[in-house]
Amino acid sequence: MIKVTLKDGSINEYKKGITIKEVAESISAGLARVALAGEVDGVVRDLGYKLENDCKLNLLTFDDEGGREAFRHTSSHIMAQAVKRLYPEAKLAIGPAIDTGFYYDFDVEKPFSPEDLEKIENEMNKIIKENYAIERFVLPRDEAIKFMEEKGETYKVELIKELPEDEEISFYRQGEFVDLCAGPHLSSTGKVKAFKLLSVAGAYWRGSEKNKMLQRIYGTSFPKKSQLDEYLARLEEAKKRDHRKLGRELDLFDIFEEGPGFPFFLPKGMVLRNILIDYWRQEHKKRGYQEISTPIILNEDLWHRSGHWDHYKENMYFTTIDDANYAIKPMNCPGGMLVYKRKLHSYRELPQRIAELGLVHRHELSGVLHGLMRVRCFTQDDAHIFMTTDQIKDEIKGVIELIDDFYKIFGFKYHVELSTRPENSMGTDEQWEVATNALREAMESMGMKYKINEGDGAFYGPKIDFHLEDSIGRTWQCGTIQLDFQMPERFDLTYIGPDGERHRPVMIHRVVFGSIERFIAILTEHYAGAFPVWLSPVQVKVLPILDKHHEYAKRVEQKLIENGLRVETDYRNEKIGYKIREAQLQKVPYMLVIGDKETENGTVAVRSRKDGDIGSMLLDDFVNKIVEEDRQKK
RNA sequence: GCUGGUGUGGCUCAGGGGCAGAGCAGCGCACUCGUAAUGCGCAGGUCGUGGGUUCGAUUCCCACCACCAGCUCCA
Repeated sequence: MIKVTLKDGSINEYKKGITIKEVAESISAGLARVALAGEVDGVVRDLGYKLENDCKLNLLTFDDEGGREAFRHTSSHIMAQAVKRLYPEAKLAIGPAIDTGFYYDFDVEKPFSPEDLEKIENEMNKIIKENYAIERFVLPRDEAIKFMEEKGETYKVELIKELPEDEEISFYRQGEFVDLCAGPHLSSTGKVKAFKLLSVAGAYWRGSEKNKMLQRIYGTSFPKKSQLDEYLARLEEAKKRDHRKLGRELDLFDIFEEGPGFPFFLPKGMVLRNILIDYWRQEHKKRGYQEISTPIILNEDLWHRSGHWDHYKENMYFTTIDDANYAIKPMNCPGGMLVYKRKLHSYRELPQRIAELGLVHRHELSGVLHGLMRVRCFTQDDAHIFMTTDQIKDEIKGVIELIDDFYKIFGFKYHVELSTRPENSMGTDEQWEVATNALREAMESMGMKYKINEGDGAFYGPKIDFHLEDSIGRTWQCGTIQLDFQMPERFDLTYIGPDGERHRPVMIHRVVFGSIERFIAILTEHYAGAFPVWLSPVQVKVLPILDKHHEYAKRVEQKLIENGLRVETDYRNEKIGYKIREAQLQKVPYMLVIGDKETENGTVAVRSRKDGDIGSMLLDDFVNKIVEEDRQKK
């Protein structure tokens, strides 16, 4: 007999060799029905896995990551089986579960078309209906290679050959289909109740553009049809929130063919942009930052000195002026260096926090451009902090607090990643270690959770990245804090210490919004275009019912303007329902309907974007209410 | 940059080798109206750009450009 400890801490005894599935059945039929896999002493296993020793067992359902993964992974195998039936010459690459579903990469002569997807879906339904048992088996390395070679699965052969020596090489069989796979999987194909294939895309073998491009099919799957429908509805909702669509509809910004990746901001978008910038300036002033502005074009020589020429040239634009070579800045730091170097600095002046809203240009590949999220020119809300070594930790903490304060205002969730030394970088290992540890210590002293992002630092130093979560659950890097020992060295920055000697300052590069453009895109999707009062380009729309109400409407408008509110009045000769509809579609937070009653009583009939008609109130009361909402950043 | 798809009035989209269509928006006129679309009329397009095939191309072919979905890369 063996002792099995369950999640709730209870210990049951079973005979040796009992399967996970049988344990689930012994607990309840309901649990056995929803169990998809089991976690045995921390390792996720198939339901058919035999328990041979005392262990901790955690039964996994679709609500657990491990359960979901098994479910989606099996879904991808079903898809691969269907593809092999329809296109026997297709070679299998890899087919993992991902957060939102699964994909499988195939090497095929002809790319899949949307009609092909339909055929594949139909075949998958057959496979699910046929309800094959899924069996695991293990082969020794040489047999495994031979097995896959015979099938002509060259990618699988390559994968097996690269597996570590001691790795068990497992396969899963369902009907006529066998795939190399670590598992775990569901016990049969019939368990996948609801799935949909979503898209086809090219994807490089092993993610390297040097390799052949394969055809990837994305799909998603759920135990219940209702869950699938819910997911698809969420995708639709995400489409509605797309900032590119909303940006045009709400006249915030636009991008033209004449300037791919170079966005134009329209009057309403500028209102939003300027509010963000005003707030940014105010908060930075409070925290001891000074602001500068450096040129967009600077002599190429500067970029040789900064290391950008060696490490960032591919992303830069160049130009010539009077036969001399110049570069368009992709970053603000070198300009900041020149400003620091103008004068000798005393240790008493440090830390120096120098901010710059700098417009940078970067040559991004045409295929990655995406509305305001990925552009070729954007405004970084940059700052460079020059400091002594013992000021590092406090300065980093200060920036972390600043970023947290900003994101909280907008109600964003975010997570933090620490990026370490990349391959093509400057400096010594020791410098990198000191810098990386400084960032780590600052975060740990604040009790922050973070993920390590190996090899993803800037070429001049490690960084802390802040990733905001948008409406679709995509994450976008916004804020970043980068610690840099290289630029001060390269530009021979110094300060005079208490000892009268020259010392080398350390530098932080940091942004809060990251890029104003991207931040506006994220805000737009986050609020689905319905910006809170303090950010709305138009806060109040005055809607007179008839032309005889225009005079009072004008007075209302004037009063709101006097109180610093952003207001528009619809004087057109249209029915009130029409005016409301339009204001509502423009997502104006408050509409004021002005008719006989209001004109007589000095009131306004308030309609909120969110709650509809909320009744009449005195004009003064309304003004106070909105001014207060604006002030509180609601 | 790579793979696939798309490109027709400001927007959303239909059409298709032989005079280019609709709805919304715009403009004009009428209606004076209380919480998401009043009615009638008018105007608006070299069918992304450049080549080619053809008696004739917006339609078929080629190249380029832009956009979309991914890949790779990133604020």
